[in-house]
Amino acid sequence: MSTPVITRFAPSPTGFLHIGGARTALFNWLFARHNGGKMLLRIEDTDRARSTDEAIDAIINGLAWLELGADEEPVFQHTRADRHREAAAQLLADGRAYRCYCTPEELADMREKARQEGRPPIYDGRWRDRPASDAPKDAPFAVRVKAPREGQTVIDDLVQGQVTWSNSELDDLILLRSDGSPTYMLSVVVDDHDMGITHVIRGDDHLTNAARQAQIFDALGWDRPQFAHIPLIHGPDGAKLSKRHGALGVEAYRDMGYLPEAMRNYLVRLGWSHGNDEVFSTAQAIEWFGLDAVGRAAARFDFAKLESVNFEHMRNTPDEDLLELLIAFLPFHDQGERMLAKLDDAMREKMVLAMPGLKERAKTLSDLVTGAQFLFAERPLAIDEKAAKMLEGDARAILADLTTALKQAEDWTVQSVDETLRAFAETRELKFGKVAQPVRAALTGTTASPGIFDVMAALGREETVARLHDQAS
RNA sequence: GGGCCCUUCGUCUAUCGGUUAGGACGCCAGGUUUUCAACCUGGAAAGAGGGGUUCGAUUCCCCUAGGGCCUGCCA
Repeated sequence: MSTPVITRFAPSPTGFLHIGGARTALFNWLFARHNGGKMLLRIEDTDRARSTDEAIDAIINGLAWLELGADEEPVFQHTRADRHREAAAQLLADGRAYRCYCTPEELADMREKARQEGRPPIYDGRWRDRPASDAPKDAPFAVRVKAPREGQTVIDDLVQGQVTWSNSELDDLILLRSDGSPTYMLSVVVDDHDMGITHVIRGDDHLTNAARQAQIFDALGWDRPQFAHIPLIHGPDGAKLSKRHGALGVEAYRDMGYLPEAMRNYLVRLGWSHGNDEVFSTAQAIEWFGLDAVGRAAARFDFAKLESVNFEHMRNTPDEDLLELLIAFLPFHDQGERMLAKLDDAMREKMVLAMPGLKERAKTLSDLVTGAQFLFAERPLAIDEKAAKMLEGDARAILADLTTALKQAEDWTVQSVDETLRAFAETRELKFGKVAQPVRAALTGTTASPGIFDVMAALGREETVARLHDQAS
């Protein structure tokens, strides 16, 4: 038995859970599931000033909506500061770290000068080997790691392959700030070690950090985890994801009516593939997922494809289940409250009946809500202008006659209505469409709506006839 | 500026030296139809450019161009 896989998702709570973060979480979750391991959640809130409770809620709620919850309680990084300091103290005691008395101004000057002279703006290690006696009395100091100066640092990344840095390009990172607080670089290493993380799967914006963290792992004498740096998601224009395009919080996608399973499906296909498989279940994703099939190029976010994937998942969902999904979605929709109030058993039954017709015309749950409006509309229907126009003159007469015809129909089924309508159109030498248009408008109060027979079936005989009658008179 | 990463249809991608370079979304054109949708059929559409290596490169190597990330006492 090899060691169990433990992955982690480690966002910093400074904003919402964006789509890129969600995908990182998904990859971690899938990898853990595939290997029978666990995914942990660590909130990287060491920057106390920028971390907010709202952001923490957004992350946890976002993951919950996507059904990518962690397998254990979240770890809050700031609560572990003492442990981080302890690690730094040990490094100091071992001579693997040192006190640096440089002031921020001094460092800024150093960087500026280096830049002007065309050298890489890295710390020159001026306090690295100075004796303690040189230290100014009672001056604040930062603790820096003694990074190797010769040779190179090599990462065997599970996605990026072998990546090498010359150590001359990596400087002595600060572990502890002059106020004694641990930095991100130290905290990550200590936490990943203490949490037993075996695989660090994160965005490739952390690739360079991996080298520096590897040095800290080495200095501490700890085994490095396996690294896997996955490509970032870009906006439709190829530029970094910003608020302008796809960089919405996941709750925005929930509010637009996307199914969690469809989101997972779409997101995992961004940068990962399994042959020509496009639409698949989460169970299949777990079965198939592997880091070896993750690509290295950034992918662009494409709403059209997301919609298509969502459509496929809705279509594959049994009507009763889809209704439950729809009901769960209602609280996030404008019309939700109103619809929820009317949602009794009879209404549920109608909705299930209408679902086959509704779902093949809907790309999102939101479309489903729009399509289902006719079921909830108050009578008399307030019909829109286009529909009203259609009902002028002949249309009104057609409806009146049709209503009479339908009233007389013996056993009223979808099939018998079909026959009645068809016969009706034939008798008047009208194309079916000519008849269907006003009927549809009369039944739904709008021109943009689901198939006519689906509507009739959903409304039931009495109401259908009554609505047609309303509009005809 | 420096380091690192990336580059197949508009987009997501398949291909693990030999294919008419495949699929999906989108798009276009037909068809079916009982409106709209759905559905069916067909079509246009790609290896950034240049050098190598090789009998043979989309595939391996180098250069160029373009894009991205990092370069903080932020995470």
